Amino acid sequence: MRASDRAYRQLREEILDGELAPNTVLAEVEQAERLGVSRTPVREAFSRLVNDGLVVAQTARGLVVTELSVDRVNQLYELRLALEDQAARLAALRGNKRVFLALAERFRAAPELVRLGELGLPRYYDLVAEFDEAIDDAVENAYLTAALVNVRTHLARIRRLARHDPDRLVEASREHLLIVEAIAAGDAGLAAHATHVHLHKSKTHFVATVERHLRGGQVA
Amino acid sequence: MRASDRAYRQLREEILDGELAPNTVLAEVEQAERLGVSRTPVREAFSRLVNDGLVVAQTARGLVVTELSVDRVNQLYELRLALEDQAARLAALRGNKRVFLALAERFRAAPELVRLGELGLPRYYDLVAEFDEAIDDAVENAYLTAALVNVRTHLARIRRLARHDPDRLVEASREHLLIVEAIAAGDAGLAAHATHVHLHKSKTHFVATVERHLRGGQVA
DNA sequence: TTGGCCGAGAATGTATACACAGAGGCGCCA
DNA sequence: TGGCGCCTCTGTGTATACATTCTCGGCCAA
Repeated sequence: MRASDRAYRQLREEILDGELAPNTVLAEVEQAERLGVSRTPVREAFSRLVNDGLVVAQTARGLVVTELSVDRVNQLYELRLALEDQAARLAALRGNKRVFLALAERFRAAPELVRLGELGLPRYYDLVAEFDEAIDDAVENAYLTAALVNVRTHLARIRRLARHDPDRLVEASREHLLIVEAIAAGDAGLAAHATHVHLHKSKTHFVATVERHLRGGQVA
Repeated sequence: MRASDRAYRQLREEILDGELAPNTVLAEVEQAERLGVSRTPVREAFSRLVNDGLVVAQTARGLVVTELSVDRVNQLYELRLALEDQAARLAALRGNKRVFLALAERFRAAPELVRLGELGLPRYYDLVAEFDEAIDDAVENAYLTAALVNVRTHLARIRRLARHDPDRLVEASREHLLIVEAIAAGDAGLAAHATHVHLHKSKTHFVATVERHLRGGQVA
């Protein structure tokens, strides 16, 4: 793998995990030494992180890790809502019904996974990832998918900040089930509305937990 | 200005204008010599173009200018629809009414600008740009705005490919007027629906003209 | 005491040398 | 004569040296 890819992945992972806290200053030389590569691949990695929106130019000279805030979460969800509503609608129109029927079957079993705790949770998250993939495949729209991928990046950061709440996950799996069934049935309207409802609940949950974290935890 | 910025702007402009035709191979050394800078800023510019979606990695080795096609235009509009519906809705909820009332006044006069031809058209396009800015300001959502900016980049490319059709522009100005009035009135539903209608007509127009261009003009 | 200017230092911006990998062409062998 | 393999050559990936610019601190003057 290329050095610039490794640098990008590691920095990205550290930001998502919070090891590189918001407002941390990223300097080329410093990070190059820490990651054991030269400045060139680090510059490339920085550029990609800026494009992801995980890092911003604070002054003319100096990049910092972007902040997370309740306000930002709300903004992200305004975008996410627009994109996923549309994606669900298009998936219902174009998707392979069998793929989504199979997903429905697995979402029905998902509460069991959540109940398994540590053992089942990775499988639950895999399922959600497969759901996202199935949507992307179904919509066949490079622009829309690219926008969704970017949203998911920020979402991953929020997810890791919030604790896993089993009750919420069980509820979410039921919401996913409805969405998947609507897509399998080719009901674009229902798919969009079910997505809307799901995202509303998801947002409410995250806003509450993120608020708690930001107050209690690190100083933002 | 930095050399990398100049390289980026020039390459971007050339791609949007079609001087760098779709499928043109972009090589670092070649472009560096042509633009009179070293490979480093060219690499940075390439990276930004890839992120814009104006350029893609074809093989492991070699970037090419992305193609335009009717299919791509349709995809772009699926994304644009999702984003602008939401933006219009949020603008209606949050926007400064006076700003949009002022825009309404100017859109009422816009058909005159179109009729002026060469003299008025730049002013017409300025007005549309100010409309976009007003929306961005009103929604106060960095994520949504960033996504819209990206869409507008691709849209600019399509616009330059399609000829200016005075009839369509007059019609579009009436559609803009309705959107702006809905936002000024704080009617989120109407703003979203009016936007939807506008984009549908806009898409229909572009699909027709782009199709004609791609058939008659350059080989895609 | 405060404000502004100047200089030192450090960090980024750019150029370039070198390393490496992939593609294409040429030659050899079957 | 055609196909396979090696070699060369071109172009990207990385490192590093040099240029440039911004920042911060100190000093001087009002």
